[in-house]
Amino acid sequence: MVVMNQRLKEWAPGTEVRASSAANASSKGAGSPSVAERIAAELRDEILRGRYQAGDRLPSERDLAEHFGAHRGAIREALKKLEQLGIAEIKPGGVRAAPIETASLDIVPHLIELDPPHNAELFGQVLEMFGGVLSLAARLAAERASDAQRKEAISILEQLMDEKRPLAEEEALIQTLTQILIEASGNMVLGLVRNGLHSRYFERLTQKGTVLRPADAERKPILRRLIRALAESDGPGAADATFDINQSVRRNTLALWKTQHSERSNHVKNKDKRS
Amino acid sequence: MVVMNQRLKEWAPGTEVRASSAANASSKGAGSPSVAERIAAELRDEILRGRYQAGDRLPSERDLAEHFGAHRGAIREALKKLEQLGIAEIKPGGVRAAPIETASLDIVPHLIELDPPHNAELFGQVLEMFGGVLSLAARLAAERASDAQRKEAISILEQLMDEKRPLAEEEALIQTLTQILIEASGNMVLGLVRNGLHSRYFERLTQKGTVLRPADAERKPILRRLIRALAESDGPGAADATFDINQSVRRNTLALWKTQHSERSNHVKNKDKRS
DNA sequence: AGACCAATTTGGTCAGACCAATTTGGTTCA
DNA sequence: TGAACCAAATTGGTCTGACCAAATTGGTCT
Repeated sequence: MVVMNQRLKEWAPGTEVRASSAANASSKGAGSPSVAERIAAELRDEILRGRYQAGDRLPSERDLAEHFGAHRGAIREALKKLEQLGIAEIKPGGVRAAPIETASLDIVPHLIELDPPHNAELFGQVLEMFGGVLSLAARLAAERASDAQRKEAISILEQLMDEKRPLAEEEALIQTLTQILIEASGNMVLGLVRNGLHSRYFERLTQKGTVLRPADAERKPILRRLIRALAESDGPGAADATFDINQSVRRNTLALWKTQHSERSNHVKNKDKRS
Repeated sequence: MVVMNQRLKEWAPGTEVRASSAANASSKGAGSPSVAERIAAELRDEILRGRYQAGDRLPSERDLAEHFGAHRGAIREALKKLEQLGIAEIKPGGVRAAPIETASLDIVPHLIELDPPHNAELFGQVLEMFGGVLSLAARLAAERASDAQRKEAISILEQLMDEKRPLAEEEALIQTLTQILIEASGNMVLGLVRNGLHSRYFERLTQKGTVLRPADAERKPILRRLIRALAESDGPGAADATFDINQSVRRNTLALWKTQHSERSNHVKNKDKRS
């Protein structure tokens, strides 16, 4: 039947693979994204944008190939990527969109970059989760860290108490600190989760001025709490302190983020998405 | 040069794709795993087993194709999967193994199934992380849950205080509870992380008798703490209570797990599994 | 209606080939 | 001796075209 062609015609968000697109190249640093990657990015955004509800059938690989002007093999790789992202279920009989609930953590940055109105909230959720991870790391680290690790962590914390420092440098210090805490926690899974949250996209986002730092006012006392907890192997104390720190960081960062993104949200100059 | 062939010859863990293997089919429920999936599983295990250290070059796609007796396309899909898992970096010039630190959370179950001696510890780490996630969820839920959610969560907790109940049913209750807490937390990322930790592999593992439950002795008082915290919107209290619960669960589960896996670690039979 | 069967569609895989970027190894030059 | 350099071999990325098995679909028979 031609019902599928019908659908194809009514489809057409971007015919023939374009070289535009702002963010893709999944995990690779630079280099021009391959055809498959661009197609994957486009389809991913389509799904995340809600074009295909959970359970909906995507066009067949052959139709997609024709639509994008690419070989089925490339389409196949793209779909494979979507499947890994957990937003598409591909099996004999057809490819279907999957519910967001079953998706991978990796979709979050894409989601954020997609829908400015919801940006702030989702970003805040990531920071919240991040805080939870760090809090747990701090708790475990306080209980299990070696003397050397404890010493190093405290040293960094003391450096951080100095407010006059280049942001980039501060960012690096925090980075190191979290790494030490996670290492000291002796929990590899913790590190993996942290990696999942701290994707390359977020590096780009945060290092663009939106540094993760607590408000200057509450800075010293709150950091001192962590230092004490670490020094005294006070797990719950370290967890509490870290949680509070991250709460402060989150509020601070979110405020910054919002001001940064409220300016340029006047005209959404996308092709035409009046969904 | 033939140096590559040399390496290929010295390689040979399993020539020609076999149909054995105990655990694969990544995210799909059942169905015979495809060729690409089997190859991916084999290569994945090779990497996780340490055959290829971080930075090491894997054989070229062509060599792999010849080795596995499969088409390069299939190899390609397999490698793509490894890349998504974060254990291989594939780029023009060659495929290389990636450090475990940059891997995805999805490798954890595979790692556990791979190396019995280290099973317990890693499994414990997962439970620990899981506890952290739930603790955060409980905290946020206590602060943000709607009346209905609060009520439902408490209801389930009260049911859980009854010790005489089929394990499967109890498992289901816990499942529901965590879902409610996460929903009530209003943090989608939290749910995604939880999904990442609670893979299908773990379902299989836990539902085989290794149920996640606290020791009977500490059961009631600890659960009561959570109920109170939830009722009073006491975030930190809920976090603490949940953390303690999970600590108990972890100890309990880990003990069970160890006894279960110490028995059958005499002969590791691959081919036939008489469940 | 409902069970049932056959044609079509769809994903899975294979075969063979070309291109561009990277590696690699030898060569030239300082 | 070593650093810069260039060309050939290697490798991933993609394409054309095709076949198979499983799933879907649609019509038929009861």
